[in-house]
Amino acid sequence: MTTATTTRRIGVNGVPKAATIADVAARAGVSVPTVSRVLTGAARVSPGKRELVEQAIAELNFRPSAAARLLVSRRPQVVAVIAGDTSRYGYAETIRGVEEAARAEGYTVMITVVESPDEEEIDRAISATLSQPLAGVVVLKFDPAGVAALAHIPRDLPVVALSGIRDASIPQAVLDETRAAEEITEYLLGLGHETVHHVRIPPSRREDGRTTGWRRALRRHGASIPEPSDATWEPKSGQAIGIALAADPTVTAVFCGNDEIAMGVIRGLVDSGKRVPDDVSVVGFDNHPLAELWTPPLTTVEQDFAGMGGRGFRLLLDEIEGTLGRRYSSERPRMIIRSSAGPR
Amino acid sequence: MTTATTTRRIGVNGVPKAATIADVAARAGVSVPTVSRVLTGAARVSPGKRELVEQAIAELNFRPSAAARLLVSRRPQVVAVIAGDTSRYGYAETIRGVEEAARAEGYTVMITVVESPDEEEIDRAISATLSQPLAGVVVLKFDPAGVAALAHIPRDLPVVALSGIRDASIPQAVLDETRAAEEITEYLLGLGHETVHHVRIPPSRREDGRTTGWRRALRRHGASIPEPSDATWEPKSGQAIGIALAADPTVTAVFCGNDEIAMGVIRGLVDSGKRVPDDVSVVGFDNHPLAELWTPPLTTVEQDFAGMGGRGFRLLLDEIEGTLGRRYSSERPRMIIRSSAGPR
DNA sequence: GTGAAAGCGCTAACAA
DNA sequence: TTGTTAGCGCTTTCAC
Repeated sequence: MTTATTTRRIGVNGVPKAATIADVAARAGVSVPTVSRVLTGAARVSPGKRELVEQAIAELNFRPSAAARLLVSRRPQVVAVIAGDTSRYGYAETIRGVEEAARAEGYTVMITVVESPDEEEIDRAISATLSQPLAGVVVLKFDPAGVAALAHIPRDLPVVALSGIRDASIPQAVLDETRAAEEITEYLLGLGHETVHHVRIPPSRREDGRTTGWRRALRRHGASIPEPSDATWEPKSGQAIGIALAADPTVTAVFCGNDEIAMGVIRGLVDSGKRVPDDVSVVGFDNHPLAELWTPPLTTVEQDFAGMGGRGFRLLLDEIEGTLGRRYSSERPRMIIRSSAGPR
Repeated sequence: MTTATTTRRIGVNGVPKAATIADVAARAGVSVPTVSRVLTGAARVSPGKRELVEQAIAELNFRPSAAARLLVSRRPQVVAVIAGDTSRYGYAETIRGVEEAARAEGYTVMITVVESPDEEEIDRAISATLSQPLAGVVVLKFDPAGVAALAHIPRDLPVVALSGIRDASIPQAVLDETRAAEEITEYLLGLGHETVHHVRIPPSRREDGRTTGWRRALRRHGASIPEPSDATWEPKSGQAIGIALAADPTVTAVFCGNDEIAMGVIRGLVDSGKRVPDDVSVVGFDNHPLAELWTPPLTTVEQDFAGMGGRGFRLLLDEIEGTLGRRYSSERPRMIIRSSAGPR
């Protein structure tokens, strides 16, 4: 009879070795499969033995080996999210939405950031992730890196893309930015502005939906189409653009690629002596949490990034489980009128 | 002799079954370990066989089973990050720092959010993560949920905590907020303000370092210690507090728990007809990316969250690899003087 | 209800 | 350099 001490198994180099299911079985005086049964609840075990097993588990501080389980049951409960960034508002919220939906279904989320669309860089970043046991992958294709990453996912792994514009044939959750950009541009035109200038954020491909929608609205209304300015992701880059825009008297309305850039643009405009919206109207995109607190409060387009993340995960889950489901989910962002835009 | 067609193995229910190392070996006409050798590069293989193996791998579209590898080589390359939130500035940046450092070392990051300090909630959130093969865990203990989560990590798993104040005996990377809060409060006092009011963000425990530092500075200077106001994480909650503060004529300087709250407070103050900094000085904490673009540009304390994340990961890596290293890393945030605070 | 035996897909040890 | 033999720690038949 073994004594009831909680001696740990000692590994080769003195490192305590984790208890295995066999140790538990031995201590409880039952067979290995019986321990497995109480662990998984797959089959019934008599109350007496169950009790013994549970006690042994507690005494040995036993935790089943995830790797062994995975090998035999082959149902990874992890999805990888591949993104070009994690901390910017849109990305962070999207990831939050994926994580929340995943957690609700018992899945865990793995994050991989691909910083550049460079092939080698992508390979390095992604291979570490793809060598994990994965149930599926969510790709945020808001930028070139994300788009490029998509091509590197093995075709036998369930995948879903999240973006602002529909394109490929893979399952996708989108936030229809094109329509929304069209709407807000038309709103500005309706206010009496002859045309609307545009400051774009780094596009994911040749042209983003935000820019396309803006262009489309101007064209439909027969307005002239000014050359867009290019901002980086840094809000500060908007400031320099605002200063430049202030020097151009034809600028009376500006549609910015996102709220943070709009804030920078307003700062630059105001620094140059312009009043917003009296002299120049400025609108943003995304409805950043600080948009309503800005001076003046920003007219913008609300984007439910977290919602898109959740829809994306659910699409992925359908693929993983082989459920017949929709392979596409789109939502139309809605305009929020505050006071950074006014009549000409 | 087998034909060179790329027939897929068919599983029980018609689902294509992934190729195994044995399939590759058979197709290449070599033994299983030889395939393993070219896969891992652990031992030399003759160019001829290597070529055959590589060809077979390509033809079969073979990817090694992560689960099997994990089981036998027992070196998980994944660290879990447990956080109370993922999208707020400080959290998002910290996670970004962990991810970046991890990626550089070939590790992948898993995210788990614990929304409340409720025991059951934590258990559910965490157990999915802990049942994965993990090399270690990084806990962000910026809030009660994070603090509570720490208690649920098995003691045999390497852990590191990230926070704004030193406490426990586990390895920890911190941003010394107490000292920084003291410094910025003193700065305000030095400007001639009789005392400094304080708006705090939800604390991780009884009292945060930011509040402690503020209190300490006031005490040392013999200033009266006003009752702090409590904000939520929402910037907008600062607005209501700003309005309340505007009604109190003794308020001439306000130290806010973070920049987003400071922005809300300023908005509320301005809405109530106060000028910042002429009537009331307001300072924040964190140096949020929008702080310098705010009206007026915010005086604040720069916190290198990403840096802390990186330091934390490296501490964890030392534990994982059993390297003798420091178990504690602290950094002093530095004050950034802009124009939201001025003389009394 | 329970145990014996088989096997998941890979790497590590050992011979040859 | 290469193949044979053993496992890794679990779950899953299949008898009893």
